[in-house]
Amino acid sequence: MGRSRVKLTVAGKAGQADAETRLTDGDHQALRLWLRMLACTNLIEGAVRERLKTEFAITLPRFDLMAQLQRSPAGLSMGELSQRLMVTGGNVTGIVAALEAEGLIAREPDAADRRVNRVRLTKAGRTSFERMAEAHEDWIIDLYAGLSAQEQAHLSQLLSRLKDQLSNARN
Amino acid sequence: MGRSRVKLTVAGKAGQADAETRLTDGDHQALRLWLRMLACTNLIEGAVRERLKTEFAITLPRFDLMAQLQRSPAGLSMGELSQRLMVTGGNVTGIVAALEAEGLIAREPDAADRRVNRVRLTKAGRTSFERMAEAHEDWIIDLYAGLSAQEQAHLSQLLSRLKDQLSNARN
DNA sequence: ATTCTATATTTTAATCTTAAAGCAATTATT
DNA sequence: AATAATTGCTTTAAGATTAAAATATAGAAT
Repeated sequence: MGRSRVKLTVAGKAGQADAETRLTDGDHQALRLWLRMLACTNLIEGAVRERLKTEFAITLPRFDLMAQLQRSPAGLSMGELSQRLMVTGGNVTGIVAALEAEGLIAREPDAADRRVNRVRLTKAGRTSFERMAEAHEDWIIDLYAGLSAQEQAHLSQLLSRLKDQLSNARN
Repeated sequence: MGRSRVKLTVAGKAGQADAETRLTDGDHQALRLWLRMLACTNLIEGAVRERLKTEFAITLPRFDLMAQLQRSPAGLSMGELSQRLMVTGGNVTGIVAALEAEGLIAREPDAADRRVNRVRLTKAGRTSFERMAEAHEDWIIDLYAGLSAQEQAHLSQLLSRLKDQLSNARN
């Protein structure tokens, strides 16, 4: 696949200062770190949203839902989607309705349990998603290209530790 | 100020898997890194939102807007708030209206330019914000406490580089 | 002075999000 | 079997968010 290094535009109008830039000197190290992390995440997420919109006329939540479905060719229930996307059930209801209206996914009641709605990509949905996913991965690669492979690995390792700590803090 | 190490609960129901966990083996390193970063940010942001709601009955966007005002005691125009919060003007209009209705901020038309609305914290708003800001900083410190000071510094440094690269990629 | 252009803000329509309430169908208890 | 409790999903109300259109004011150009 063509992993072309496309020039990316990062969201944000000229002259804008992000939250971190506005920090006072007296603020604590961890707060600084947090605002920096938030700024990076928002920059990348904003760039991805913008690209998805302009190049594929789709929103990030819809893309994310389709991504889950592609990884489960047999389909997923509404509840499974809710868990995997880490959003509420009501949220899934709305996004699924939109994607169904666009013909990208299909839903059918489960034969064994009539409460359950099983959702899967349509043929059109699968085709469409494959194209988007490839572009999406290229964007991410490019957005992180300012860091060396070593730096990326290091960052990834630190975030891995952080994530574990955050998840296990729930006692 | 009492920097008590409060036990924090991180958002997320038991049994939920975040986006990164669902990654396929074939996916690229940068994509993995991105989903990990997004997961961490969402965990922390979710914890903060939840705490702000349960302990202070306020939303994160309103808290953020008040934070900007506190750093500018002379007040800010709607447009300045829009820039500093990196959101659209219409968004600011809504949040300012809500905070004004709660008596936490006040707005007055600028004498020199009648298009401009100048916004500032009320006395009640300042008092309220000071309490919240202290708690907020404690939460952040605790949420990152699973990493050593060295790890935090390292993470901060890597994110600083990433942020610069992202900002300068706009050519 | 009048007209054009630019700026500051608000309004509107669309999407996403959550929490809570409600509905429908299944499973457990008696 | 009848009732109760649980589970899966949808609906509703409230809030946040954006882009685009609409307003109002200011400044520039004639």
